[in-house]
Amino acid sequence: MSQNQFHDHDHQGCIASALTAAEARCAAEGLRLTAQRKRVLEILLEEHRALGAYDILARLSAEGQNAQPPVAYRALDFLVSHGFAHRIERLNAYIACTLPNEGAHMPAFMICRNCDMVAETGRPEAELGLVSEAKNLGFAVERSSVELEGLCPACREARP
Amino acid sequence: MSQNQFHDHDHQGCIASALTAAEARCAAEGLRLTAQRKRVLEILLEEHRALGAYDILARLSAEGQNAQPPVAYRALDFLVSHGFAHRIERLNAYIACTLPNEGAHMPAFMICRNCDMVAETGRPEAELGLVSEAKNLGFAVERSSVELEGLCPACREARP
DNA sequence: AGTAGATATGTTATAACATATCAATACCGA
DNA sequence: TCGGTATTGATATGTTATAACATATCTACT
Repeated sequence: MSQNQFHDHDHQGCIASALTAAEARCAAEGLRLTAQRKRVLEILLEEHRALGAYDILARLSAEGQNAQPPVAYRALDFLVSHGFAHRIERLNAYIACTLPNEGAHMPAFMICRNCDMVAETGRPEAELGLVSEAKNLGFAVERSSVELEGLCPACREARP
Repeated sequence: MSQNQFHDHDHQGCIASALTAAEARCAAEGLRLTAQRKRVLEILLEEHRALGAYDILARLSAEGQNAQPPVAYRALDFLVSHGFAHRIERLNAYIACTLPNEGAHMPAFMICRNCDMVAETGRPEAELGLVSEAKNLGFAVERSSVELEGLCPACREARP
């Protein structure tokens, strides 16, 4: 990986390309990226942090919409179930997928305990090791959640 | 691993040895395995499933204690922070450690979506892969949560 | 034994996260 | 345009977790 969320990047472009990719895939697969779903995805894309459902509701309300919990959870369910976003179990929060071109994948997340930044990474061989180990025990893996907590590069330098 | 929770085993012995191990380690390290903490650990040990804090409260209440939420959370915090139990993020629930002799470890869990059984396993090389990959990105891993969801052997056979 | 400091427990209230339910509306293919 | 399906609106409620403060218990030291 030559670039990731830990480093400076073209965030506007990063947002735009993720949105475009989502629109394209929805069109291709007959999914309906409705205004609400799109807006929630945009909100998630605005930061490389995980947002709680109620954070999203607060933003929607600030825009004049009187949004109740189901509004956020429905949009998030759609985004998560189609891979446009991921749920971070450790934080009970949600983040836009930053690898939308990889199709269905088993992501791993690095969560900074200091600044709350979340970075997504693929899992080349590690994934295979885990899944095959489970298989040896007779367990059929269908989904996985891999979350690493620690200090991101910036926070490591700030408080060494 | 020659034996694990997926298979028949001496569960009474499994409980007893885990309790003994916990008592021994607390004695050795000057930790206080108080009556409440011990009772919560026993409750967790009774099953190879994850129990929510409120499940534990219900059991304590059934025993006559009028237990309020902090009672369960404090005991669980103690058990988790010293490695006698683990938190299953995906389920917002807790399970006794089944590898108490391995000291501090980065466990992986297999969660059956059908029967809710949870099995813990070590992570030979997979763990190393993940941690070193994070390191390459400048991220210092301190804790990890690896949870695999799928079907356990028994449930695979029952509904093939 | 007496006391100070630390650790653990009791208790109330509330924050934070998530879903059930049902009615109303929008979309879309036949 | 009819009728089914998907989506949204709205209210209520369920579930998980912590804040805050008072009290009790343990430990070490005098």
